[in-house]
Amino acid sequence: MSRANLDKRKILETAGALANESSIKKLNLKQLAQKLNIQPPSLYNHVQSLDHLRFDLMVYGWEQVGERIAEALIGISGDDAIRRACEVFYDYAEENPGIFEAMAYYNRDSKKPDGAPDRLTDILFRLCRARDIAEQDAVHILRIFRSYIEGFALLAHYGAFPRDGSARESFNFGVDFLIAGVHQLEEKK
Amino acid sequence: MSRANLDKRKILETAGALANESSIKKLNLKQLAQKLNIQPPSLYNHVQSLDHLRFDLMVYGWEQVGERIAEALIGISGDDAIRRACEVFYDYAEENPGIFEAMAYYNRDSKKPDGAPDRLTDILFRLCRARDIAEQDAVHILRIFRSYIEGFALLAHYGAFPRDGSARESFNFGVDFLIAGVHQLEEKK
DNA sequence: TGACAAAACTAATTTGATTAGTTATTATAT
DNA sequence: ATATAATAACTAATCAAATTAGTTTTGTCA
Repeated sequence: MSRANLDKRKILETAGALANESSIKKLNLKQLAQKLNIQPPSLYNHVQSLDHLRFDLMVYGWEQVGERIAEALIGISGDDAIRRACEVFYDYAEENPGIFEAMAYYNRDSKKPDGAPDRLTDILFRLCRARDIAEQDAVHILRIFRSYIEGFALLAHYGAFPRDGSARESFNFGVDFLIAGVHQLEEKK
Repeated sequence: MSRANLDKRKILETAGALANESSIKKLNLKQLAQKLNIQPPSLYNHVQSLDHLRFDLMVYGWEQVGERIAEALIGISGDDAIRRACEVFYDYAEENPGIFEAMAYYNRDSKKPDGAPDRLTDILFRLCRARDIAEQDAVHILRIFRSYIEGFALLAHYGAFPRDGSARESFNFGVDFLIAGVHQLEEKK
């Protein structure tokens, strides 16, 4: 029999890889078990259900993105920080299409484990506070940024834009758009 | 036996209603057949597969939205037209969460039937052309608007924002943001 | 009215998730 | 070291749902 020495991490990594190779909806336990060299039912020692696994993958994705952004922002501030954060998110979505799908599809109202609240949100919030923006406006801005970024990544993922690099240009263009809006709010004060 | 007098339309309407009641991923042939008073296998006289049905529902949704927007824009122009178009889309997504999910999840690169290209895109494009915006910039703007609108609707759908009406405020706020950006582009010329 | 196509049916197959029940492995505590 | 408990694997069985096969009914139209 010989144990496979699995932990949640390894399972999520493997499931994530599988999801990235095909898609979140094609992710299945048979394949996953195969990749891990165990039988499908054995997965239930680690995972509640397939659906729950997809959910876990969503949480995992947000954690990863949060880490990457936090790391990328060291030593950067102001507009550059916003640009960089957006860029890192976009890169992550592009590199991990399956995980990104999970992030886009699964309810985020259902709370994530306490350790990892929405780090991305948190970071963007701080960037707003570092400026002179009313709390109320910051909430709006945050929602707008998140919507734009995730929406763009989703459309790009599903091939709504040509894959000739012009999409990336549009994306940055839009980020600057929004940043300009942020500046306008500052001036208003 | 007695025929049920079904057509694609009726099936899509019923499937759409079911999807709206639960979600696109919970949509299933058993329930659908039940609602239509036929046996599940009989559905295959009208539909290629469950997955294809979801895809059809996506196309159906875009058609509906296109119609509604076209209708809503009669006699309106300029910024108001943009605002109205965005509003109508948002309303549709809110009223038809299941169909909207299909619209958000399914590949749009796979072409839609010739009769109904992306009408929404088409309309927004014309709104740009009515202004003095370079073709190239219009492409960017379009992508940005689409990303924002769909992204926002998606996040709202999954409960990322509180349901107290403030989300709607944020949405409109963002639309004005983007419209301001459009104006900036005009001035640049 | 008779034949053909469409649309329904029932029965069977397939696939994949999940559950039940069992056994081997590892860790822990005497 | 060894007994015991917990964990993680296994096989076999169940269940649900989509799909396929093969048949019958119904409506249309020559």
